[in-house]
Amino acid sequence: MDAFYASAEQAAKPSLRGKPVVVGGLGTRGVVATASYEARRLGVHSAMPMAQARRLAPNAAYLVPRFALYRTVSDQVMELLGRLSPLVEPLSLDEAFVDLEAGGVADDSASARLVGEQLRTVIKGVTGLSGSVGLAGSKMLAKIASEEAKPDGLLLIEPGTERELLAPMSVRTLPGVGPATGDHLRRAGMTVVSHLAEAGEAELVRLLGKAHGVALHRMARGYDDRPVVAERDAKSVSVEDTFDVDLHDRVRVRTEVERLADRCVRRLRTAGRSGRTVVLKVRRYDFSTLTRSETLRGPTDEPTVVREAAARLLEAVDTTGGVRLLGVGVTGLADFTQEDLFAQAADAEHAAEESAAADAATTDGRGGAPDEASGAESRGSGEQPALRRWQAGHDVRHDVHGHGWVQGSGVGRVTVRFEEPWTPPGRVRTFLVGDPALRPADPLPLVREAADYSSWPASLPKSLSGPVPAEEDESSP
DNA sequence: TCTGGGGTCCTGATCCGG
DNA sequence: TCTGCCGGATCAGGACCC
Repeated sequence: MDAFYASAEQAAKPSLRGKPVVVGGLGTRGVVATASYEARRLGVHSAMPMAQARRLAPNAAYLVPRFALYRTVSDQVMELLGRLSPLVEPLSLDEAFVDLEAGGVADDSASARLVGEQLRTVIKGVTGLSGSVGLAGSKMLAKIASEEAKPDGLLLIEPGTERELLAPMSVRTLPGVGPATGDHLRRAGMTVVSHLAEAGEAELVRLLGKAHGVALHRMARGYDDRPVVAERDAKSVSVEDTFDVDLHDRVRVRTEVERLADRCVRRLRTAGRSGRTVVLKVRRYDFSTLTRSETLRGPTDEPTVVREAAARLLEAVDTTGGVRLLGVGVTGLADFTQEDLFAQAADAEHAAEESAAADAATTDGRGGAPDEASGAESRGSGEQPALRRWQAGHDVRHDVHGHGWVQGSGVGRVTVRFEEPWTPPGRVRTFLVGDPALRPADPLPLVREAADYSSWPASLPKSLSGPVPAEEDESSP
């Protein structure tokens, strides 16, 4: 999907279409998750500090991510992909590999291209959003093709043209080459893919180590035989928080670690897993990051056990100077737990304490919300709960004015724009934050009446000569 | 200027047992 | 009994991805 979060927000909010939109954490230490193409033209890009984005694009709309909405759209897209093949490998909410051959829907370039074009049409019809398709004989090349195809395009790499196509591209194009490896290679005089192919495997292994060197040399020559893997079990579960202001109080640090441990266990239990190794992560005031881990005798999903292990690990960490981020994670996952009678006894003992902690965790009024929803929440800033209810970009309903979204809030007031995905840009009104007529609302679907693609792609083999009938899309700008 | 959150994989050091 | 070697487990850190 193209600029996924930002595109979804533009589809949901007609007044933002064609305007720069930036989605990310809005706290003082937030970063950009996704920038719309309009914002990218102003120099805003993913992972950029929000403060820098605001300087570059002061007039852009700044919104908090709404994962519930993105997940709904993602599920729709993944369902469509599942119709093409049993082998679908999601990479994230907005990207996936599909093995078309395994699905029997394409066996040559022409049929693959047809499926790709139809898929783009169907995704647009069902979700209202545009997606790009990369078609090639391997995952690496398909990924490169889809990047080249963005936005709103399709690119097919013909078999036999791979090496020639890759040769002049930057080494950074290859998956696994980030800033550090890119620098490393540049210092060795290698800037484009052909340099890697010419350097030879031995030289790359010498520079980058065995695994990375071998893999990179193969990819530089266009070889990539990694299969599309449909189901992958998670190998770790973790949660972390960056604080608006560094933590100095040791007691507060300890409290936060326990809170994170509880959140981590909740995630673990929701996934029906347990874990054997507990990991504590601490980022200090100077951005230096360290991890400490402890492996238990058997896998656990007991809050007390994880909390106490994390607390023990914290004992060994020097936090003088301040703590910027804390995280707690569990690895060595299993589908079972070892009966730990001691832990159960201890748990019963601490039951009262635990429920008190749970109460404290709900004081922001959203304690029951999914964990990821709290990702962009600001912490330690002393923000009022009443303001947190009205986060920029979130949907609301007003008894008189109907459905809208929060444009901003502050000094006891909240500004709302009343519009829906299928209406023209709406009007703005301001209310007191405590106005009883105004309530949080669920996101609306992005298209009012999705075209009927329920039989797609059953007609595919017979329709090689004609595309799927396209419906008029009301929600397009 | 000032750097999120949730993951995966790899490497090297160290320890331990056979 | 001592020594060397080897492999597996554990731990910490780094790079990368979206």
